[in-house]
Parts: sequence; structure tokens; C-alpha cells
Amino acid sequence: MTRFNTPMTEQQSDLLARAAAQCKVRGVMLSAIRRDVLSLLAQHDNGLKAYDLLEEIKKQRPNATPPTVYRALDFLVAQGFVRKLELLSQFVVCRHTSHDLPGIYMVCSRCRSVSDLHDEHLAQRLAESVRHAGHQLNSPDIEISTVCPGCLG
Amino acid sequence: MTRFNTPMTEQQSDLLARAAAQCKVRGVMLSAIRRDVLSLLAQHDNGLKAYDLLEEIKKQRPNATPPTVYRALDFLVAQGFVRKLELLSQFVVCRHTSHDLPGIYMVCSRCRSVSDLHDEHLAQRLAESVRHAGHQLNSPDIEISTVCPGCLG
DNA sequence: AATGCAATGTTATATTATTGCAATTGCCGG
DNA sequence: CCGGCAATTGCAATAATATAACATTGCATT
Repeated sequence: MTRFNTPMTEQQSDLLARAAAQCKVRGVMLSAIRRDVLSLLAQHDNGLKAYDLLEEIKKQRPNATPPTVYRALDFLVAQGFVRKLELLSQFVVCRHTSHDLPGIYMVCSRCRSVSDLHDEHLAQRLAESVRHAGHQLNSPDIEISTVCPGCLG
Repeated sequence: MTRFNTPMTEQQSDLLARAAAQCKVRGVMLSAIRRDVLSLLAQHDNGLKAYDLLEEIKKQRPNATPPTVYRALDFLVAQGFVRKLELLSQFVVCRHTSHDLPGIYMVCSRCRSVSDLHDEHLAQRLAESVRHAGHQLNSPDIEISTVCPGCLG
């Protein structure tokens, strides 16, 4: 059993529990490494870079290497538990329950914080528009570079 | 004067001419390197990676190095002539004339082709929604991972 | 000529991500 | 329990992407 300095919030352990349940249903394995990576991400709302994650994981597993975390991340992304923010080369837990609609992330170019634009109607329209263009929406993942309210002063 | 194997289409030389005019107006310099990088990008609708660009540029300028192209790209992106597609770490010429609204790009995950979703109304709504969330839209640049009509068969 | 400034050259290095193969583990049917 | 197969992990190397730091050049202005 893995321990972290900071105790988990209820939300965080909920997230882990739901992921575990999902994996069971899908017949895929939420191994210790994968669980730990997910757990670390759950503790960092703005996400973590792969190599920062590696540093953290090394505290538990000193022999971890880049493939260790990249493989765990590949799995978590494939299962829809985690997204990669391309604008930051950074990974965040996904807090949407439904994946039918794209999640829209705003990434602040000053402080690098990540906010979630909650506009289902917009997401809906976007999905329609993409379909109308003859494309199939792939991974529901949209990023916009903005300046956040905090940084606007 | 730089020559390429393939003669430029009218559209391509138009694009270069407009960029040159813009630079004059803005009092910035479209140097030979910058022009050549822009020209190369104009000849590749789906964009090029920085290091592919470097290979091409080296044919003209054997002593080019990564900073050579990255600096040119920084300039071109800053001037709004080029965008970086984060999903592909790839650079494409921007064919929008107006930059008031975000451009929405669809990147095919199979063949890596890039299409432009033309839906001004959607872009408008998106911009509004972002503003409503208290953010300031930064660079008008949105990418969606899709499967394109061709690859859907 | 001397100064200032933007652009470029040059070397090195940082950051992000993958490949390939060996070793181990989990799991399933006998 | 045990052999076999597939998935996962360990490990070393390296690929791919991007930036830092500092020297140099070219050109416009003084």
C-alpha cells in the first residue's frame, strides 16, 4: 500500500475508487504503478509534467525510468482517466464523468493554471460542427490559450 | 533569391507577398531566412516539423542549426503568419485573414492531415464563452483530434 | 569612426518521448 | 499445483523537440 505525506481528500480517493471500479468492469488492470501515477495527478489540479511525475514516483520506486511513467500515462489516457495538455506537455486528471462531449480547457499563458470551461451547449455545437465537416471527433480534448482572471489583475 | 524545385502556385506567392506587405506596414523585417521558412511552410499544406524544416533550409543554408529555424518560426508565429499545431509539434501557415476569431483546426490522428473547421459562428460563441468565464483569449488557436473523412473510408 | 540594435552564427544543453529487448508477473486451463 | 501465454515492468540506449548563452555581423544613426 502506497502512502503519501499529504492525506487524500475525499474527492481524490473517490476518483481513485471510481477508476478502479471502471477498470474492473473493463477487464483491464489498474496496477500499482498506474494507480500511483493517477493518485499523484489527482493531487495536482494543474497537472504535472512527465519528468516531475517521474521524480515523485522515484520516491516510492527508486528504479523508475521514463518508460515507467510514460507507459502508465499511456494507459491512463487510453482509459480516459487522464488527459495530456499539449500546450504544456503536461498531464491532468480528467474530472468529467461523461466523455460524450469534448472537455474544453483554458490554459493560462502567464501562470500556467488550467481551468475548465463549462459550456455544454458550446461543446455540443462543436461536436456537431465537426461531424458536419465529415470528421469523427476523436478524443474529447480541446485547449485554448488564455490569460486567466487572476493574471489579468 | 531563393529557388525551390517546385514552382510556387499563385496562392503561395500571394501569401508571401501579403506577408511582406504586412511586415512593411508593421515595421518588422521579413528577412531572407524568415521568408524562406514561410515559403517552405506555404508549400506544405499539412505543415512541417521544425527539424524537417531544418533539413530543407540546410539545402539552401548548410550552416543552419535548430535556433535558425526556431527563431524564424517564433517570428512568424508572433506575426500571425504561422501557427504551431501542438498536437503534432508541427507548424502550418495560417490562411485566415482575420485574427479576431479563433481558427479551429482538425488534426487527423490517422493520416495527420490538417483541416480547417470553418464555423465563424461557433468561433464567435467560443470567444464569448471564454470571455464570460473571465478569461482573455490569447492566441486564436484551437485544435481538435479527429479522424478525417478520407480515413473513415 | 563610434554607437546601438536587431538578426544571425555557434556550441552546448535542456526537455520531452520512444525503441528494443530481457525479465517478471498475473492469470487461465488443465 | 503447473505450464503456457499475454500483459506488464525493468532497463539501457537513443530519438525528437526546444532553448540557453554568448559571440559576431550588418546596418542605420550619430
